[in-house]
Amino acid sequence: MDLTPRQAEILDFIVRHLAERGAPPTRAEIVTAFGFRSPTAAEDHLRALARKGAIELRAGTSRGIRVLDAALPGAAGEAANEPIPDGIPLVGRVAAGMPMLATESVEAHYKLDRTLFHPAPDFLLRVQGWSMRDAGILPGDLLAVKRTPIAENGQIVVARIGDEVTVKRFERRGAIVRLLAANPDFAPMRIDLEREELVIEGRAVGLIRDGGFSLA
Amino acid sequence: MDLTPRQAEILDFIVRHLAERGAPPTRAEIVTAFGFRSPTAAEDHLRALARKGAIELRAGTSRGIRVLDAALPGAAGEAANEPIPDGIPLVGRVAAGMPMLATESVEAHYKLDRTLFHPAPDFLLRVQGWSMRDAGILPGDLLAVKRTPIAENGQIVVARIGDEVTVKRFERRGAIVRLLAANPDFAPMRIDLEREELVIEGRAVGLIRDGGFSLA
DNA sequence: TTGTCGGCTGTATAAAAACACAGTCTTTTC
DNA sequence: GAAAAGACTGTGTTTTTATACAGCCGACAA
Repeated sequence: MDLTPRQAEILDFIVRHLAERGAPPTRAEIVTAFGFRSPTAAEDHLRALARKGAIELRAGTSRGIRVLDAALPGAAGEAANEPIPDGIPLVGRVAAGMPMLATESVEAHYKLDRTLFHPAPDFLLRVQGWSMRDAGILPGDLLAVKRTPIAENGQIVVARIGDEVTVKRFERRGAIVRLLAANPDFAPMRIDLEREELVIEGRAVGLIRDGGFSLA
Repeated sequence: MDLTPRQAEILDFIVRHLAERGAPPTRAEIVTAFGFRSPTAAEDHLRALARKGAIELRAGTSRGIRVLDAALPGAAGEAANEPIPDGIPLVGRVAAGMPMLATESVEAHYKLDRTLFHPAPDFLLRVQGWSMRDAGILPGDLLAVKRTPIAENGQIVVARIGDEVTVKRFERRGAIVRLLAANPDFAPMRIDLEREELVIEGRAVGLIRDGGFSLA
């Protein structure tokens, strides 16, 4: 990584700011903290830190600075040698027409033990709504998804119909696909493959839930 | 503190946002996450949370939301800065009288991103049986557990009664504790603390499921 | 019945913040 | 000895973001 002393100071300030005030600093805050006279000084430092992998910058986002684990004190030895995969991406809102793993829609990366899921997932997707309740898939859960365009009957898939991404149980009979919810309150979706387009984005291979045990 | 369910959802979202993206959300981000049509909805919720002491708002500051420790589950707060252990142990068969984390009963270690669960869990436990079905906890799931001897009403706990380890929703009224299943087929367990011994091993803070989406 | 609270919609607007462009002056590094 | 990196100054412009104002509706308490 190899930061210059000045860059280390800036990074240190960001980490302290985060701990003390609960959010990363803005360019302006860096400017006043260091007595700069131009926002570009802060901007340049941030770019340098991002380039060196100490932080991640989110374009167009206020306080869009993310301190990467590798930069945190206590980070294990220099990762320079080992090609550590940088984790499984959490895919956020998926824009119309955009491929699922477009970088713009990746909200975070999680380092997960690969042996946890079988097969290894390609991305995580946050579940919205109660439609898969009876399959133990609740809103807020992260669904681990293996990318694959093929699905077999009975599998839980991530499908896309036009702009809408949905998680459902897959069932195909000839040219008619039915996407079944695991909740009697939701009607099955019926897609005629000869008329409508259905894209299978992948298959659910696992699930992660953080807390959220508030509801029965 | 006493938040309404909706307020708790908002707070939960803020905490998750903070963990996933490294900064608190803006009003606009809350709006899109919850599907509101007006920024005021988010504003009002933030004001309510601030009034109730769950968060602190910094006027005129973007993402000026600070989650107060008192609001964090387990109030463990510093989870993000803890040294990385060599993984979270998966506790297997628990022998009678043995402490939960006895090395003999540890079956595996999984390396997990610490920002995935709040607070950070101390061990994983394989769920047996369908008694928590309606809470989205299915047999075979790995329950992430934070060790703590205290539980609050409504929380899902890992409890031990004699030799038996069980996962249930906790409810205490005076000296009477009821352990409630999330499945009408299972009767609540009733424990009189003055007569029987009940050990709370910890609180459920998350869940991991590998595949197992075979049942509806 | 008249509040007050919770949970919203809808419209504005001022301030905060990101970030581009154009330079200057060192210090490294090839 | 020239190019590249580092550490800045100075001046905008465009988005984001916070937040005010004016309501609506249902629940619940005095």
